[in-house]
Amino acid sequence: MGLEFDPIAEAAINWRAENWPAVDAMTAATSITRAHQILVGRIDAALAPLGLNFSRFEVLALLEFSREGSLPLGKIGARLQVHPASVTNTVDRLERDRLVTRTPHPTDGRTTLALITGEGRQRAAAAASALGEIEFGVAGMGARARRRVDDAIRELRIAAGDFG
Amino acid sequence: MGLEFDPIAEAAINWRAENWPAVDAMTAATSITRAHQILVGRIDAALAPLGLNFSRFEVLALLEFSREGSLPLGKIGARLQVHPASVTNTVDRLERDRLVTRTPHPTDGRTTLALITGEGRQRAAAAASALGEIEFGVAGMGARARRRVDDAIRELRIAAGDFG
DNA sequence: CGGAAATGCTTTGACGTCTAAGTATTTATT
DNA sequence: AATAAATACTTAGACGTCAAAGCATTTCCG
Repeated sequence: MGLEFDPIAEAAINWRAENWPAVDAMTAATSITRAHQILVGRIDAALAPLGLNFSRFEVLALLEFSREGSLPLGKIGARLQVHPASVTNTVDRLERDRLVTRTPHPTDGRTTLALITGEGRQRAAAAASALGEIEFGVAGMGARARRRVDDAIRELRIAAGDFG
Repeated sequence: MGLEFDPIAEAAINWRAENWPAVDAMTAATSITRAHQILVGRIDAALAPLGLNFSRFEVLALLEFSREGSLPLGKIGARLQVHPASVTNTVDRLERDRLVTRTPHPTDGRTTLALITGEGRQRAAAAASALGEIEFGVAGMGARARRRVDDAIRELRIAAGDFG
């Protein structure tokens, strides 16, 4: 199944041997890339029986948390940091499965609201439970490691202008 | 540009309010997902002028580090943890740009080798330099944070069976 | 030795994401 | 009030990834 050595540590050694720059940055970037890969695999596997993936679940959760159970598509994209076209696509699929419906904004004709349905709320709760059982894919990371990842990445998110 | 609050911290609050499980796991998973998003954006932007993306660069780097400048496609996939079909696709594009060529394996008729060309080596070096300049997208994370991310994610990678 | 199983790669199809362009509506400007 | 600019979403097209099926070659075993 796996390799006998750490492929990222191996890459760092090769990197140094070629005198290529920013070895520590490379390992951090590669680690995060691989972590994401592992997480997506585990999370999508857990959500597949529910007809969801992580993107669709994130939209449902956001709507579930909203006061009215609805949000403008643009606001969803801003929160989840995804492109408007991706939001359109995701909401299309959620709507096809009757987990949300599109409704017009009461005062702004340009805006479309995504409104979560009753079935959508049930599905969101089931998905949250399923994700809880697999610890959102981070099983194997201790509590301390999780906090450190959060803290370290917060630096990156602020530098990237996510908030603050 | 960004929001005024930390969207992940906000999600944690909402999560708790709904009594949804595994809040700390959720924040870790969401942080990693967002970090990956930031990295890919920065890295692909830095590599685009060179006609590369991160996947293609990773293949070139692997070949550059190899003893003979060539590797079986299957071995590339195992190292980079990507699907065989993705390796085929990536090597197709590298070959179209004359950065690698496919050659038959000397003894095993099933196996195809990807061999890096002279131009491929030059391009890899240029890309490594470009990535060094942007610190592989992790600019904003301090040295300590990078080490902590590496260490924390190593736990995850071992748990996922990557190596060891 | 010879057929079954395993291995290595490619092809096809589905899905997700992004960019760029297009349409509709609202806001700003003069 | 009329036009220009900005905003919100959708559509079309390109690319990347994966799963599943297909094809060729090699290895395993009775």
